[in-house]
Amino acid sequence: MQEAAEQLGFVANAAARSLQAGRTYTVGMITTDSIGRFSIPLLIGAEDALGAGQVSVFLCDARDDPIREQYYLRTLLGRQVDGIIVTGRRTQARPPIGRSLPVPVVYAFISSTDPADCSVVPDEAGGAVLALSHLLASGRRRIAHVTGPRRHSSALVRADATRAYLRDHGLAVRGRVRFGAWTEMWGRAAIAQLLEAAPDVDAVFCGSDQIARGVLDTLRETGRRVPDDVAVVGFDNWTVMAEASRPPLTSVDLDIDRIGRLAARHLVSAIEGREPPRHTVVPPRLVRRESG
Amino acid sequence: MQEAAEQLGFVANAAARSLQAGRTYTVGMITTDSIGRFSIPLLIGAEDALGAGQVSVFLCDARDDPIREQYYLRTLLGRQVDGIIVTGRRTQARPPIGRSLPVPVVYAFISSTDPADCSVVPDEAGGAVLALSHLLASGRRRIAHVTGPRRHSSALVRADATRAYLRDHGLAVRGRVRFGAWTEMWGRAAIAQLLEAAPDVDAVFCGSDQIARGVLDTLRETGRRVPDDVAVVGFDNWTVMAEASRPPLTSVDLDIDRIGRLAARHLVSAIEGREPPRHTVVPPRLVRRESG
DNA sequence: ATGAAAGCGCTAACAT
DNA sequence: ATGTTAGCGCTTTCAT
Repeated sequence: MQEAAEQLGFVANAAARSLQAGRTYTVGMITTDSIGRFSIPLLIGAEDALGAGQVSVFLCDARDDPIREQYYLRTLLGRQVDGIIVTGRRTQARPPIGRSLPVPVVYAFISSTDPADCSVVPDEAGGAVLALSHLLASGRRRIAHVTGPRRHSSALVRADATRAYLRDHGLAVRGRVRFGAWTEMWGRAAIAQLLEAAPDVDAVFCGSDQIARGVLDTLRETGRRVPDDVAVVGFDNWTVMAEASRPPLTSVDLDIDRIGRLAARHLVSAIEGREPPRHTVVPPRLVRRESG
Repeated sequence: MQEAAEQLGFVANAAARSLQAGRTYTVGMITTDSIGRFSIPLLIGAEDALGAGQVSVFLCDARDDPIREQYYLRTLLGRQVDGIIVTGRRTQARPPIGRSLPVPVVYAFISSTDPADCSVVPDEAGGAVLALSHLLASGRRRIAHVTGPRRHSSALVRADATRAYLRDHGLAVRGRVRFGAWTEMWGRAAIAQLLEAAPDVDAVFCGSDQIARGVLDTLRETGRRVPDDVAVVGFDNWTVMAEASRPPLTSVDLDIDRIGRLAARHLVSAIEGREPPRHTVVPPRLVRRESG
């Protein structure tokens, strides 16, 4: 009989089922920052972990607007989602999205300022260490660092880790850490300045792949061979950028898919009444290409 | 009283409401191709049009797998979505996702092979015309075309439109249309070949911004001034690419946000029992920067 | 005006 | 094994 029903294309009404089960097999995902390069792998990771269609995901783009965010939160709660994943582009800790909510919340990529909240974050400092140890292992000693705006926590964390790691190895950042923007244009400008200030630089660790791309272009155009004269390592492993670079860019991959999968898995744990780990740090990987 | 309830953070149970209303104020979005640069603006446009939180969107990534797609379709129907938006990266027409479904379906960006289905698509041929008329207006006459794989409908449509438009103006594509890949590397290779075959080329219309970027780089490196010697126009207006180019890239924008908004609006029309237009073609825009 | 009751479609518990 | 029923939380209708 059930088979017959299936054959006829019958699908049970989820609203009725939810009503009586008190569970909707639905989760909400709120991205505080506008959806993009980071939210999508997260969503895919989450979908995977949630069992491909067993659990559906409401994706909400709060566009960095707290009012929208609260509105979406209400909507999601009204829809009786079983849990919520909060994410965003900035990795800096953010205030919790709500207090004593009726459903579990997991912060993915970003973390909450409340240490009691569950969050899954990338290891940005570890990413810097990975890049630098690779550069040291290949014999580089005069290493510069070009990165994004000083006010971005990501830039600061990566820069601090860079300084600390080099200091621990008896080295200093060549030139000085150059904060600017997450753009190719800044990469080009920064390396030009740097070649003035410290022409003997033999490696540049960049805070993003876009910056690295700018650095790479200017190095090539000023006659430096990469990686022979100067090695370059990027950050994010944004494939379209890294693969189109000349030479293809070695880059730190924060493994965002995995962050998404873990966040989803922890959310399911919490939904089912277990206690997921409060704070998970996902180790980065170095993707080696030809730039260093 | 109702105000008091609001104050206390009460939110009505949507499952119960849906059960009795027979409507969930929920729509599904199935991307057949993996989610990305195209689905997100679509989602944002759709969210906007659906009234920011009035209607929530289930986003499903079918990853180009028909089995997954059918599975998601069943799931969405089970969840009693009021309607479904189907989208994907390829603009080529695709078989309908289902026959005589209980809810309306709108195809966005892609279209259905069934002419009775409602679809909202970009005007790719019009985009080519826009680019070429701009080049002609600025005095170019020896115009080349470099684009993606011949098997991609987008490449073919744009190339055909290019040939036709030039022919109508008494011109031919300089060299010949060069099909390849949607990559910078192909752009670099193609323009190198082209400069051999037709060194007097004075404009290159490219099938994507990535290709255009490769073309731009090689032109600059072989001593051509852009746009003085050769003008370059891209396609997609992918901001990170277009703005990082040297010089910044003039590009055709297919206005995907608008496609998303229209698709959502048509879906709402259909849900409310009206008859949305069967086939909507959204006009492209040319975003002028400095490359031509 | 306010209040009571029926019913949306399902599942789980119960009765046959 | 099969069938019947209560109730999930809301809205709508009807009665007070």
